[in-house]
Amino acid sequence: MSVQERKQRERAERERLIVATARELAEQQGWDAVTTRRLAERIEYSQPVLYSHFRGKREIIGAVALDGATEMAAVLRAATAATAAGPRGRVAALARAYLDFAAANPAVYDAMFQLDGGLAFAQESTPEQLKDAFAALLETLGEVAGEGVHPGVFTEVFWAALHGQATLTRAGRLPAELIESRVELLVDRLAVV
Amino acid sequence: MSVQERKQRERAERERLIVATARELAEQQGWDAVTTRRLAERIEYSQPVLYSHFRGKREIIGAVALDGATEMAAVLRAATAATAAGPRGRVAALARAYLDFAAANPAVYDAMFQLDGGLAFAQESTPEQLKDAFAALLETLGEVAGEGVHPGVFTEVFWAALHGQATLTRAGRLPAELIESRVELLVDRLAVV
DNA sequence: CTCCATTGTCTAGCGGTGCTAGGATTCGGG
DNA sequence: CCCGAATCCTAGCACCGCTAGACAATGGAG
Repeated sequence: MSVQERKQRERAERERLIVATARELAEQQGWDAVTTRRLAERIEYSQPVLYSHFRGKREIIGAVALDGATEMAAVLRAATAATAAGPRGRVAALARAYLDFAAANPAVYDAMFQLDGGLAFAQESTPEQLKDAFAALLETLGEVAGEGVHPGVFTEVFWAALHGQATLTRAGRLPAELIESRVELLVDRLAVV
Repeated sequence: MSVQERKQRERAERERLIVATARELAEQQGWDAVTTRRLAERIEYSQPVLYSHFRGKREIIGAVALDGATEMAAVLRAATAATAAGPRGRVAALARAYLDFAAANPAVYDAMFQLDGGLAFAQESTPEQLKDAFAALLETLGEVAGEGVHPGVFTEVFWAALHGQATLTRAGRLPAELIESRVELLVDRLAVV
C-alpha cells in the first residue's frame, strides 16, 4: 500500500512541477514559447508524460489559470483587508490590486481570461477557484452597488471595466502614463458611496 | 504605360481579395482556421503569393483590423446620428452599437483588439483608421465626460469598460442574459448628463 | 518577328507545432 | 525468482508559417 501512496504522491508532485514550469516559462518568454517539447525538456521528461497528466496543452493552460485564480483571490482580499478607510477606499485598493496583479503576472492573467483553458465560466460547473475569485470581488463591490442595483451585475460591470483597462493597457492600446487617473475616474463614477 | 496600370489595378484587387477572404474565413471558422495554405487555396493562388503582398500572417491580420476600424467608425457614427434624444441617448446608442458590432463581427474585433496585427496604438504612427475609430467614440463621449475630466481619458475609460464587456461576454466569462442591464448601468454611472 | 531580360508564379522543402502509436524497460506482488 | 502490469521513451503523423530556387509568361529592343 505504502508504495502505491508514494507513487501517487510523486505523480501529484510531478503534476505541480508541470504547471509551475509552464507558468514560469510563459511568464519569462510568453505563451507562444510554451511548447510541449520545451516544457517536456524543462521538467526532464519526454513529451508523452505531459499527456498522462493532461489531455493537452489547453488543459495545462487551464491548470495555470486555476492556480492564478486562487492567488488573485488572496491578493484582492489582502488588499482590501489592509485598507482601513471606508468603502470608497476599499474599492480603490481593490481596483489597484487587480490591475497590479494583471500587470505583474501577464501570462497567468492571459491563461485566466484571454486564452482558452477549456474552463467553464459563469455556470454551475465553474471550478471553485474561479467562483471564489469572483466572490472576492463581490465582497467589496457589493457594498457600493447602490440601491436597486443587483450586486452581482454591478460586480460584473466593474470587473469588465477593470479587465478592459488591464488588457488594453498591456497590449499598448492605452497609453501607460494615465493608469492612475483612469482607475480613479472609474472608482469615482461607478461606486456609490 | 496602360499595361503597367492594369497590372497595378489587378494587384490591388487581389490584395483586397486576400483580406476579404481572410476575414470571411476567420468569421466562419475562427482565426485558427486561417492558415496560409487554406487562404491561398481559397483565393486560388499558391502560398508564396500571399507573401508578395504581406510580410506574413500578422500583416494580414493587421489589414483586416484596419478594414474593421473603418467599418466600426461608420457604424458608431451612424448609430449616434440616428438618435434624436439628448447626450444620454446618444451615449447609450453608441454603447449598444459598439457591443453589437463586437458580437456580430467577432473575428474582426479580435483582429483589432485581441490579436497581434503588428499595428501601433495610441501613438503618432497609429494608422489613420484606428485614430478615426477612437475619434468616433470621442465625439459622443466627450460631451458627457463631466467637468474637470479630460475627454480623452474619459473616452479611454468608457471604451475599456465596453471592451471588457465585449470580450468577457463573448468568451463566456459573463452570462449573456444580462447584457442590456450591464450596458444600462455603465451608461448611467459613467456618463454625466 | 525574334530574342532576351524581367516579372510573376509555383513546386518543394525547412524547421517547427500538438499529439499519439507501439515498443522497451522498470518494478511490485505472488 | 519470475511474471504481469505500469511507466516511459523513440519515432512519427499531419499540420503550421515561411522561403529558396526552378520554371513560365510577357513586354520591350533590335
